[in-house]
Amino acid sequence: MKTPTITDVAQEAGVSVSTVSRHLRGDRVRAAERINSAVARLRYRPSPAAQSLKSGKTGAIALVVPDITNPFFAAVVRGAESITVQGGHTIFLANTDESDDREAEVVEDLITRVDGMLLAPASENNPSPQRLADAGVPTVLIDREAPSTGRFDTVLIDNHGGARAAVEHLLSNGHERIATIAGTVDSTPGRFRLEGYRDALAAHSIELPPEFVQPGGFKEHGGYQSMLRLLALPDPPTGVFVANNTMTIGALRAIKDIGVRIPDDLSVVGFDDHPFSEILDPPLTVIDRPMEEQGALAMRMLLSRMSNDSSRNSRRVVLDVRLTERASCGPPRSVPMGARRKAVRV
Amino acid sequence: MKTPTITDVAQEAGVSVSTVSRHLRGDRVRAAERINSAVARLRYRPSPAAQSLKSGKTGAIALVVPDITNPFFAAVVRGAESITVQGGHTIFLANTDESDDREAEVVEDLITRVDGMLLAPASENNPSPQRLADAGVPTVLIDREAPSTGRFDTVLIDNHGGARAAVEHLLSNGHERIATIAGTVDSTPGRFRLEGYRDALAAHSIELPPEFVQPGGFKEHGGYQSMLRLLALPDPPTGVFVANNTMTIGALRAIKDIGVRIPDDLSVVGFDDHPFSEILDPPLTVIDRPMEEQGALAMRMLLSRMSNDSSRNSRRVVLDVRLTERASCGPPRSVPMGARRKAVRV
DNA sequence: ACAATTTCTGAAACCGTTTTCAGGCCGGAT
DNA sequence: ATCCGGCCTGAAAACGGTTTCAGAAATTGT
Repeated sequence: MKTPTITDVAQEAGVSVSTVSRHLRGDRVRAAERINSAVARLRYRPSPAAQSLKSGKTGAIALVVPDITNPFFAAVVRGAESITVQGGHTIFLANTDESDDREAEVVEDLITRVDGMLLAPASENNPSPQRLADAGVPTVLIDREAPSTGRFDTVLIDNHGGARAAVEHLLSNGHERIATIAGTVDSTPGRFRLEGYRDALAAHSIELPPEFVQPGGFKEHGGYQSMLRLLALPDPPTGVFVANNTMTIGALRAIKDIGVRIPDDLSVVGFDDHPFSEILDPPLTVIDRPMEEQGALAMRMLLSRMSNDSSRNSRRVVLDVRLTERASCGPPRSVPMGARRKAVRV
Repeated sequence: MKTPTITDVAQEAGVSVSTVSRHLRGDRVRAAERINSAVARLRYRPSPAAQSLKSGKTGAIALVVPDITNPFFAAVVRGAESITVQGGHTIFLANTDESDDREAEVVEDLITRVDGMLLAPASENNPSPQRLADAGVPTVLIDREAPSTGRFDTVLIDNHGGARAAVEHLLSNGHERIATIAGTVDSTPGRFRLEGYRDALAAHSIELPPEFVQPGGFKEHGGYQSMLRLLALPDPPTGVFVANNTMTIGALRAIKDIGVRIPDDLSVVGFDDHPFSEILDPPLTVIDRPMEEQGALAMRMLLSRMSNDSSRNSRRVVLDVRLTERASCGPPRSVPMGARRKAVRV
């Protein structure tokens, strides 16, 4: 019942441990056959602990995400995992619940256990990337940037362009009163999506009251509250750009609760697609991005960083997003706000 | 830049390595203060590799799921992770893509790297649990049973009862022509949900043609195809129980594509809730279960199994599910099938 | 057949911890 | 003062591999 060691194999095959070790690592060895059969008979598997003690390599990669429950990060995990399969690395997964403190703990713990790390930092002013750099752990950042930007490999998406495309789409439908439900501003996606929104509006010289950007905190509840506030405005928006998937759920729930109709009363564009988007009524127009690809690419970059000269310049790649148009946007209602509110069915 | 070892700390503190080791593990030691400050100054962290080589424990737990992209498993991961935080274990996550072969590989690899495993087997006739038992790795099975049932700790939900409740609900709305889109029958949920469906019908002495159970394979595409086939039947069902969340998405897409109305033309009950269920039109009635709790409980059971006498009897716990009623079920249309099809709006 | 290579081998050192073991030092009892 | 037991301590031996080293065996060339 005890796990067999290399010594057992050596004995069984009648050679020294060194020979067994060499054979296992690929050297030519005379007793190859005998060793193979001994390995099979004993079901021997080298101890990763011993191997990594000697080699300094752990054979593991950490993947740290803020919320595994968010379909985006689930997809990232899947993408990253799909690459790892061939590479012979195993993945440590950790969840930080969007907390900087928790992330620090987790990173501190993982730092000694892995050869490299894929990290989606909870916020932008977050010390973990620096800590990883100090510890000499190859790292690639996913979807979020680090304070000392440019020093890390990073795989982002075009948040700014996506947000901009979303509001351009609303604009092209004739909307001018366009609001946004924004994410947390100390995260990369939150910051750039908000900027994209602002720049698109500025490009068309549209000025809007400050209540038109509502902080939704990237959470469903925040999306719900924000949408409620938006719809309660004396002169509410005719179009809304919601900056992520979970807030969109909340926002749609609010819309449904109040009885506003999409797109008749209000046009909506979300960020990040989801299988459900298509079966909503009406189907939701969203900014879509290659999620699994983002995870896979990050993993590839990490693997390359780990094997090649690790001092080469850091790469920052930005993946394209695209608008997938469905049916949640239409022309704005011409009726003024107050009237519209009353016209609404319950 | 090199990682400090216990020897460095010992030197820095002017004591022997043994003393440092003892202090770190909690023994009373005279030089406690000096050691602490040396540890802090050097930022020393013990090498997990060395520790596990010596102790035989790895401090890691594997969590193997068929599809991390499925919100249910994402929730399980989250639940399991939340427990682990205090326990000082780290989680290895692996995805098997519902493949027995991939699962075997993954398990084989992880077996040497972990102290225990949480496993949701891809199918019921799958050797991994047995392999884990042979290797003496404490294991708890999640959501799926193993061939040699009774020998493993398992945390299931009441699949049978849930399915039964779903069709009872349909029955109580007056439906008799109730179909199901079933999952893979060689998985525990697939098997029991199908049985629950059958038993509910049998209890009411209702006999239905075999086409009323459609194999959906638990995948979205399967759900789509199955629903298409159901609706193309000369005498189609008036109510459908869809056996999981992803198939439900496909099924609803098919319904939408064809232009059938819910619940007027067809009543639907899904299995597993989702934030989106509430904002569908109409909101979806589903069988709901405590997903995170299932993961958390499994982790607690594993931890206890790992610390307590590991030879105690195995536990098999079944969590309750409940029907959360929304608006996707109503009375059946009295109009016969052919007529109904034509009446449908496009 | 012999020397010069080349290929293969086992012993031993090492990776960073924990743990056993045999003392060393201390206070208290004699 | 001397001896005893109780704490603490450092040296050394593991844990299971890989790698260096030196030498043995096999191969080559003459």
